[in-house]
Amino acid sequence: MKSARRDSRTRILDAARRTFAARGYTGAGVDHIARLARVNKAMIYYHFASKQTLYRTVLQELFAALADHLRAVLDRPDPPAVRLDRLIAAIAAFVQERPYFPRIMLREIAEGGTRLDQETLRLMSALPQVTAAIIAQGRTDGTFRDVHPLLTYFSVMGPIVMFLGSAPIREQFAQRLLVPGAGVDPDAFIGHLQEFVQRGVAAGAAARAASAAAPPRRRTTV
Amino acid sequence: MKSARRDSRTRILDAARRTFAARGYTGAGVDHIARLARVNKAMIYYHFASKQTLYRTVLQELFAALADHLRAVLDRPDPPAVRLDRLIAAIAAFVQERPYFPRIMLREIAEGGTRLDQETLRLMSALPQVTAAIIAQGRTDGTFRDVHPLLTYFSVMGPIVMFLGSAPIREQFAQRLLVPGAGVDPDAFIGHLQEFVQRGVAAGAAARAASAAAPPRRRTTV
DNA sequence: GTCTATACTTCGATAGAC
DNA sequence: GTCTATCGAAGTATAGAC
Repeated sequence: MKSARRDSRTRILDAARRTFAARGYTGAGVDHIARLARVNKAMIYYHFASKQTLYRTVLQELFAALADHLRAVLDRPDPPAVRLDRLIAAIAAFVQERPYFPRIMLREIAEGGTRLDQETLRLMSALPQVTAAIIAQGRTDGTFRDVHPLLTYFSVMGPIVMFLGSAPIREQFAQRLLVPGAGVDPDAFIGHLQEFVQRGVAAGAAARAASAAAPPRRRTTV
Repeated sequence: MKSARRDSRTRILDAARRTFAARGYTGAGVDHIARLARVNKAMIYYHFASKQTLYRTVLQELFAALADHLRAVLDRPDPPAVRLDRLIAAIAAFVQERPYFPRIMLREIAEGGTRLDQETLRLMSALPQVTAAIIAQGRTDGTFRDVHPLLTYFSVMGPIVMFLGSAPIREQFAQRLLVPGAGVDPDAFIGHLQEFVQRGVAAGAAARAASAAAPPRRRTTV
């Protein structure tokens, strides 16, 4: 049985998550991770076959935990609008316990999935799938309008990951450019997004702001 | 005067944009950029003082062009809802001519702005500023409800950058996991987002889907 | 402006003692 | 399980010929 104290493997994984989030895969040196974990560099290779294996372990644990967390939203017998609120709250809660998560996700998307193995890819797919299930339910019972499930997923996940992952750069703006934005309360953002998304998907006569002078909807290129 | 043919400096910048987008700052080797640009590695150091200078040049040119592009939206005397549609269309048009842009932006946000100089930071701030100006106009004339300008900015920019930047990883999902999503038309997404955002900001009685059984709005943690 | 050759550093990874 | 020492590859950058 493992010791009660956090063992070296746990500390390595913890340091790896933070370092990969802050510096990216190539930017994160094994030496740096070792120092942060307070272990010798060789210990990393004792526990993990390679840097790539370490990275994949980090990603799989992360996306497996998130998938579990989100599927719980579907366990309750709630109406779709409530589920949508809970989905957003669940993602936000997950991220607030793991501030490194959105930055890793942003990087993986930018990377194009070139470093992802099949299993990680599969775990990641739970996010759009859970979202799509909620959308489908809402369209069936008539509370949601005819929104595209995948496009709606990006309209929900995009703001969450971008806003919560941008905390460090917003800090830079605040410090070096005298622009506000660093002090915005994450909870205020979640409330905003819930309201924003509910209005975005709700069925009912558009009540579109520009209804009269509706502009050409595509590519006006200004 | 420079030759009519694209000179080496232009080819280097072009190769650098693509390589930084695909591999990130640390992952992008100067050798690789040189090969892609069909120039000798030393040529890069003839035109640019260092890899970092090259990177900053790429970012500044990019965000300066985008800032110009977006400020044009404010030049026309349009009502706020129209401007909002045009803003989304303008960003989308900009990105479709520069597919590398969203990936670079995702990476910089994840990076936390540690590599950004003051000038680049200033250029980047045009995005939330233009958005905020449109929101302010809509709140003044009563067509928009009481939305937070910065939070709304993230609700607009987040989906755009995430969706358009995720084209490569969606391709991975399609190929290796038999999940659809690669074939989604970018124009369909833009139309979706315009409608979604208009509904999100429009003034008027919420018409919220879950109006009756409105759930606790914060952190239900499932 | 362009190229070859190379100096210098950093980084991932391993051997082998304890 | 943990540490020291080190190898070999890759990466940034520069000197100097043409």
